[in-house]
This record gives sequence, C-alpha cells and structure tokens, in this order.
Amino acid sequence: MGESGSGRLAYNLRLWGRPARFLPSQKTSMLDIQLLRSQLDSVAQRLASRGKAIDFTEFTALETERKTLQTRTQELQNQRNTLSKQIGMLKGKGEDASAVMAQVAAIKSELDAAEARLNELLGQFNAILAALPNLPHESVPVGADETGNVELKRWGTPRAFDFPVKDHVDLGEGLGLLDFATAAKISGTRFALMKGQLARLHRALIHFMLDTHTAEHGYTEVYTPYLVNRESLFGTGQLPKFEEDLFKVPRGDADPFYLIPTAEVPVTNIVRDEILAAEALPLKLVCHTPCFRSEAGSAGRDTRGMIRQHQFEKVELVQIVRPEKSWEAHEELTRHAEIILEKLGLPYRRMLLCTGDMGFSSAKTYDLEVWLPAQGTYREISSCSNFEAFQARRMQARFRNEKNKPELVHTLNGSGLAVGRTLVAIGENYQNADGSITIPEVLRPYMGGATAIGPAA
RNA sequence: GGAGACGUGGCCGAGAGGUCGAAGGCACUCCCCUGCUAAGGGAGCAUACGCGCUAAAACGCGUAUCGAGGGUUCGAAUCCCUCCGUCUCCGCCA
Repeated sequence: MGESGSGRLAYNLRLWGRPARFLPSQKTSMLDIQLLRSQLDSVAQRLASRGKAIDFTEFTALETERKTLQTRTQELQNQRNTLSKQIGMLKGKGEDASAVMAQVAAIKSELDAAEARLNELLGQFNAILAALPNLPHESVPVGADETGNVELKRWGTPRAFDFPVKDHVDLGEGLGLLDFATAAKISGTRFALMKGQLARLHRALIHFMLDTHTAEHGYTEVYTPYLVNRESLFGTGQLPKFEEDLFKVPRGDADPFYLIPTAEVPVTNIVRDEILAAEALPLKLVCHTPCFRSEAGSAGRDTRGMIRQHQFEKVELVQIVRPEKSWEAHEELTRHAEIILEKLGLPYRRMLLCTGDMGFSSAKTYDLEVWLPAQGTYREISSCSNFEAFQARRMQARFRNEKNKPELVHTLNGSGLAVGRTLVAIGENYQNADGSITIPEVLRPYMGGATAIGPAA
C-alpha cells in the first residue's frame, strides 16, 4: 500500500499540468463573489452566526459604484480600442489619421480617471472579501464560543489510578528526560528539551503515525519546505488576518519567509494555481513537520509543560477532493485521526465545533480531545476540517471536470496527530506508581522492543 | 555571488509595435467516411469578469489576461524598468 501510494503521487504529478494564471482584479475573493452579490442577505446571516458582521451599507455602496464604473470603463476601453484599430488601418493605407487620434485623446483623460478609480474600488472590495471567513455548513451548531461545541462521541474509559497522578512535567523531569530550564536557556519560554528514551518515544510516535496513514489509510507521504511565502499563507487563510500568530523571517529586500504554523500550509498549497486531472483526485497526503506559532494571543495560557509551545511536531493529513465527495472525506479523515488514538489506547472524545469556535477558513470542524488524567479533562489533540472551496478559491486550485471545465476542488485537513500532545497523553495515561511510563504496544517495535521508560531505562 | 539564455493556451510551438485571444501541430469533443485495431475528411475546443437575454443555462456583445508588477505609445505578446521562476557556464559551499 505504501508503494502504491508513492506511485500514485508520481502519477498525479504528471497529471497536475501547468499553473493557471491569476487575474489581478478578482483573485482575492474568498466566498463566491456571485453568491455575495445575489444573496447578500443570507450570506450576511450565516456570517453573523460566526460573529462576523458584514457592513451592508458599505458593501452595497461599493458594489453600486463598482457596477456603474466598471460598465463605463469598459465602454471607454471599447471606444479606445476601436479607434486605435482605425488608426492602424489608416496608417497601413498611408492615409492621415490625425482626426481619429484627436478623438482618442479626448477619451483618454476620462478613461484614465475611471480606470484608476475602479482599481482603487476593487482593492477595497478585495480587502473586505479577503477578511471574510468561510460560511459554516448547515450541520454546524450556532454558538458564541467553545461552550457551544457539541460532544458527539467518547471512546475509551479513563483509567482509575490507585496512586497520585503526576502531570507530564513532573513525570518527564522526574525521569531526567524532559528539561524546560535548559530549553529556556537556549531559546526562551515555550520550548522543550527532551532526552534519551523520551526523545525516542517522540520520534517513535511520528514514525508510527506516518506508517499507519501510508500503509493502512492510503495516504502518500510528502516532505515540504518549512519556510513559505505570503501567497501560500493567503491561500490557506492564515493571511491577511492572522499575521501576528506567525513567525516572520525577514530577508533584506526580498519578500519575507514565514515559518509554517502547520503542514496544512505547504501541503495544501501543492495544488495552488493548478488544474488537476479528474483522475488525480482524491489526493491524500500525509506530512510530518515541525510547526511554529508565536502564541501572541495566548500569553499566560498553558504556560506549564509542553501543551502549548512555539515549536512542536505534527503529522498532518490533507485531502484534495471533488466537491461532491468532501463531506464523505471529512468523516473518513476524522476517523483516520481517531484510529491513531485508539491504537495508542488513549481515551478521547469527538467534538463538533460551533460557529463561534471554528477556524477562519473552515466550513465544519471536528476536534478530537484526548483525556489528560493530571488535568482531569479532555484536551484538543486534533482538529479536522472541511474547507469546501474556500481555500481552493483563494488558491485557484481546480480540476478538469467531465464537461472539460475547470472547477474548484475542495480541501480538507486534520491533525493525525499533534505529536507533542500525544506524548503528553501517553506519559500521563501510561504512568506507573514508580514514575516510569509503560510504552503502548504499538510503539514498542519503534522503541527497540522496550516495554517501559524508567529511571533505569 | 558573476556572465548569459529563456518564461506564449491542456501540451509542443510560431509571432518581434497595429485588423492577435494569439499561426501550426498534438491531445480532447462532436459529425462524416471507412465493416473490426489503423487511417482519412469536417467542425469545435482558454479563463475570469461585466452587460444583455433567460426561470436558470445555452447564447450574444464587451473588457481584461501571452510569468508578475510598473512604464512608453492613439495602440504592447512584441519596446523600457523592477521582481519572480527556469536553464547553461564560472565561482563558492557541501
């Protein structure tokens, strides 16, 4: 299966073809512009359900001016083009064209002004559109924040401990294998240093997840850049609104790079500006990367331990599918993430995020939350979203359908899983009274057959 | 980093300031012919947006797009500038 997976990618790459081109005047629309124009009311309503108010009067005013101005501009351009052709014909015949040239000159000043104003207007328009989040799917509950999320299922039973449970910090430091002080010396807060068997367990998790998704779930493994450009971040929706969450790498006069906050960015952007062959779909890609987040807005939250770090590892699942398949794919992809938790024997629950708690680009999101005994609660370990055509529209990612017409693909992704948090969950759920950690069965082959991590190990 | 070449539609490839959205070929779709596979003939075949028509399409008209952005010009695929990318040679580092 792993082999057919990589063969599939090579096949797909051949079918990917050459990039489509951006049309500067309308490239940034995120929601279907036609939908906005024709059904502003219902769009505004659905956006309001996720806390995004749309300024009706501003939008309508811009739209009205755009319409008349665009019509007028095109009219003038048409006149200019027609007259210019006449000049060409006259000159070709060696006749005098000065009368016609005077006519064009008369049009010119109005045309220049109209074009300038129209560009300005479209710029404003696009800025508004680019900042609008995706519309929630009808199955998404309306809610203001995480209290509106709905628990859909639970798997596994939290273990009963007959000794005081330690959290992962006490466990890891007790074993001498986890060291935040040194990480802080090297870099600062929100970094971790792991050693020995714990570092190996961390690596084992990555290998286990990748192997499972490639061999059993039909994904093709990819390796991508970790530094990306602005266009890619715009495509998946991190820009323009969430720049402060990202680490930015200046490059003198050149455009800056950004450290990826998730593999979603480089992997999904593989199909940016592409017209895929219908046979290339679905594309199922899995990718392990480090993720870098500034956590600018979460000062003071989860300061202890490795729950919330500036740098963490994640194995990400990405699917590029035909529009009519995306809801099916969403369920499938979420199951793929859940299976990792089940194989690891970690109790979890599946949450359906409400409108107010979903990410910017998502139409529907399931969060998987793993049981953390030390916190006595479930904590997010995976987030699986269907973006429908939202990212595809921003990226101009399309496929050629049966009518031979380019059509936007749907994109999905989900963590499968966040590695650091999985490590935390294993430590806390598999801890023993003596401070050692039992290694889950499925990871032992990756640990040289070891069954536990202990002070002696 | 230095020097040079290049970037045209799904693909290949002409085009060098005027009637070019772009010859020709391949691929694809439809039709005809041919009794199978092969071959031949004809037609069609970029995208987005606007306007008109429409229940919606189809369609018609228009505008923009020849790597991206800017400039010159009545008029730019074609000339100039900047950027991005690809290739070749040299240097440098592995």
